[in-house]
Amino acid sequence: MRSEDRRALILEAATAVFGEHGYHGATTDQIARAAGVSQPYVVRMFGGKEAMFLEVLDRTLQRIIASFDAAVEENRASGAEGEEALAHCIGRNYADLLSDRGLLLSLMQAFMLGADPVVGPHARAGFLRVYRYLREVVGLDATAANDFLAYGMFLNTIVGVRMVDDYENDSSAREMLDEILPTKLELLMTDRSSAS
Amino acid sequence: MRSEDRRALILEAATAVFGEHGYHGATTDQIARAAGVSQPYVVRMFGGKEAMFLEVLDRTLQRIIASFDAAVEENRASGAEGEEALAHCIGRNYADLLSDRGLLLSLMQAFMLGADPVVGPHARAGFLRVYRYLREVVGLDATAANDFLAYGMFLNTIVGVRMVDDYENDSSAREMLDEILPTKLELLMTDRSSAS
DNA sequence: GAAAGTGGTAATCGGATGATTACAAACGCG
DNA sequence: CGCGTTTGTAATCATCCGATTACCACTTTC
Repeated sequence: MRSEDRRALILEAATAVFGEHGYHGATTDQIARAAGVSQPYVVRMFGGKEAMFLEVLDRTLQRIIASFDAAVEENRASGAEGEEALAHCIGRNYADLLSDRGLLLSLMQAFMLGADPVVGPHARAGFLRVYRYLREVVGLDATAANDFLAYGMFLNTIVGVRMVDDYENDSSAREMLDEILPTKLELLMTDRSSAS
Repeated sequence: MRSEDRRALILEAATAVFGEHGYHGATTDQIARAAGVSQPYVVRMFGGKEAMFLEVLDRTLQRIIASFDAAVEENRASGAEGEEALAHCIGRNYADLLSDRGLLLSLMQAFMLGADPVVGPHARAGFLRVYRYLREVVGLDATAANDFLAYGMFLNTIVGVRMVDDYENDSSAREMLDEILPTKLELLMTDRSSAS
């Protein structure tokens, strides 16, 4: 297989593993196993665990921005008016990203590493990149942008804590999830277990 | 010193260290050093790193609920009416918790460990405990409770990513922080650096 | 004032893990 | 074919870290 394709496979696997276990909790061996290659290979290909995590972060942000771009285009084509409709359209696409195993979780894990001297600045830059997109491209004001981000961080946290695991057995969890994601629940109910 | 007091000291140190580096990123030695004791001592006192983290999680939730209780009392004494005023009062007290080094961050770190077979269920239970408090004690409806939690998760994330580190140099970061925390910024500007 | 309990530490162990080295198999190409 | 380059792996290393053991100092109790 071409190295380029392997790289994409490994990045995808790394996104899932980092999302599940966090940066420190994930091992290069888990990632390698998930990608179907040997552990030394992933280390050599990316130059180290840290560099690999930064690439995962970059790729995640690119995907999010791309998803936002698609939503902007979709909204424009549908002829809707106003920033609010656009924000909701972007929110729906964001929720779709939840089904991309680990994508938003690895991002969230990065956000919690602000104290790291290398990851921290990258994570902040990524966060601000999204914020500026909402402000400048989408045209939201500061309040609306923060509301949007707050909802996004809430979703990420709900996924991170695996609240869906309690959907069946806990009425509060059910109420909360039904309220948050009335139409998107099936995205989270897909098998998120294991891949130990 | 009495073992009971040592325990409290260590839990406080552990909260800060876990908050900064995450569960896997934090080492028992860092915690011991921060508490001024030896590494074997903290391990023996709590029975292991995992058990210690669970105690940190419990203590954090107790503090949050206590802060909410205080806000409810304060709001009742001030004679204000309506759930909205109460929610804002609680929000202010929640923001005050941000100055408790690592308190909300260690909670957030726990929330990102939903995949962990031991920590995950505890984290979910804690999250739902807060949710039920908002619903049953404060009297918010499901939508208002979620809005409140969303804002809280947003604050936690902003602190986790150390957005204040960019306050001076990045106009977007400044705009965002000024919008989110118009009166509470000084809480975050206190020295959150190092304690490597 | 010994014996028993309490509050600690130094030394060390064993496993996990990121990284390195050395090597092998396939492929492109003159 | 022959040879270099690419794509990979097996084996191993070195370090970190959680846990264990063994021990020490002090206090309480009888």
